Amino acid sequence: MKNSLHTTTLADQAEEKIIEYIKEHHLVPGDALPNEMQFSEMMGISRNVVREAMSRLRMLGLIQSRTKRGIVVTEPPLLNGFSKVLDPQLLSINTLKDMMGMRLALEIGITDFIFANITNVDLKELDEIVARQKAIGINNLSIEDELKFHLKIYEIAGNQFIMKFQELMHPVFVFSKQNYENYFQPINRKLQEENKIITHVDILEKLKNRDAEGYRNAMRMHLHPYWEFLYNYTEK
Amino acid sequence: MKNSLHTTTLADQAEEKIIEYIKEHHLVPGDALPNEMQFSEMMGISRNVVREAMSRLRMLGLIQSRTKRGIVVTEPPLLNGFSKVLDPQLLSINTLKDMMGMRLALEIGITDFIFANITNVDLKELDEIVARQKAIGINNLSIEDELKFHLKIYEIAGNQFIMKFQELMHPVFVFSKQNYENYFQPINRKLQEENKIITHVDILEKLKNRDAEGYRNAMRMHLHPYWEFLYNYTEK
DNA sequence: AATTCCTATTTGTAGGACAAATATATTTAT
DNA sequence: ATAAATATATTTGTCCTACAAATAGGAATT
Repeated sequence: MKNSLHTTTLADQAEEKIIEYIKEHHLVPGDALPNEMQFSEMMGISRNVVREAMSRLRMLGLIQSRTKRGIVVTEPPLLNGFSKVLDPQLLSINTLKDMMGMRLALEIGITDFIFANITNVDLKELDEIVARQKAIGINNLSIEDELKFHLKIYEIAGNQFIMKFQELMHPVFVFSKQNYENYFQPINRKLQEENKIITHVDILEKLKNRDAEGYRNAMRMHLHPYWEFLYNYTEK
Repeated sequence: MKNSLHTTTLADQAEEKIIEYIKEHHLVPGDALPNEMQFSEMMGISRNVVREAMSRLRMLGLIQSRTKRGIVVTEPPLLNGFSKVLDPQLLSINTLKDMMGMRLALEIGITDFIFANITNVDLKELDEIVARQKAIGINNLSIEDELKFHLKIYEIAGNQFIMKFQELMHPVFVFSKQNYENYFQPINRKLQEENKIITHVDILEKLKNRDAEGYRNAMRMHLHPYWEFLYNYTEK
């Protein structure tokens, strides 16, 4: 039994083989795969091992299996694995920073989509969201208020994947915000002293004026504390 | 045995339980997990099923197991699952569009990072990349030339996650470009007639001038065909 | 105190068994 | 002849036992 970090188990090989099989046979969602025993015999390994591999692919959403029918390929949700792995507790500070960078890039990057898609109904909804939100401290809303506004923004962008992605990353941001509160507080205080705080109200104004460039700048400023964190925070 | 699409198998439950265990016990990378038999007894299920669950988590990179030592939590690479699932053959047209949107958003969204990080050495490298590339048809380079330029851009942005993400998405773009060539060609021809084609040379110019706004516009225009595809392509 | 050896534990793999589901074939009823 | 009910065979999901290989930790030796 090989077991070191650099050797692959039979399950790893089986997994690879099955994926390979799908690609080589140009299988598409709906197509059937050989059943467990057939793979077991094809590879000369026990059914248990094949099942481990299948179990992985099932988890990823690449396949579905049903008694008697066997195993069929399905269109996988792209983020099944990602969603299980995003525990902030397990992530290094560098990974957290990367996640933040991703969020900043996306939030600025979807600007063009937003302005291409936004309707008056959307603006009205945003109006209501902003009207209902309540301030908690400096440049800080409740997690829920913050989420509601930004989720609506993402919704307007109209990209399911980005939407899902953000949803999954959200707990990471909540964690960071709380875990590094001491770092964010003075930044926000300074912003306030310099009168540079940009709130959802300001951002919404840019949307109403259909001012994409202004929106980007406003959003950049709104997220400035994260930018600061990303570039300047170091541990201890 | 429950087996319909809406029921969970024991392996699903075991997987959930183990993840739950990690969270509830606040385990961090390096910490040990109960071994297979213990989970088996804890849950009143067979070791086989526990192994299926562990196999999944091992694939995601959440855990590592070694003989005798047992199972330890590890910091997971975030995109292990994503990488196995990104087979363009399996993705619907809408998912492909979402991926393209993601790419557009990211490529525009990292602008601020790029201008915060870029050095003269980077510019020199980009110069060389651009100098070596060769045109193939209208607004078209070889896959490799195209990749080299954009990868370097991502590298400058300095975000490992985004970098990895783009690397994984690249084959999807290659696929789309080839698969929908007929759609892209007339768009590029029209752009050429209107003299609106923006090449890597133009983009590089903006970088050299430290013109972020100009860069964003240039990149937007450079990627315009994808934008077109995203908003206007329909099947048949 | 350092080294070697031994032992017990744990994962990785194999193979057999059976229940539950269900596609397909067969029989029965209308 | 068609529809409904039944039987059959197949396949996944689960459980069990067994053993090899690795190895952590203790025991024995130098």
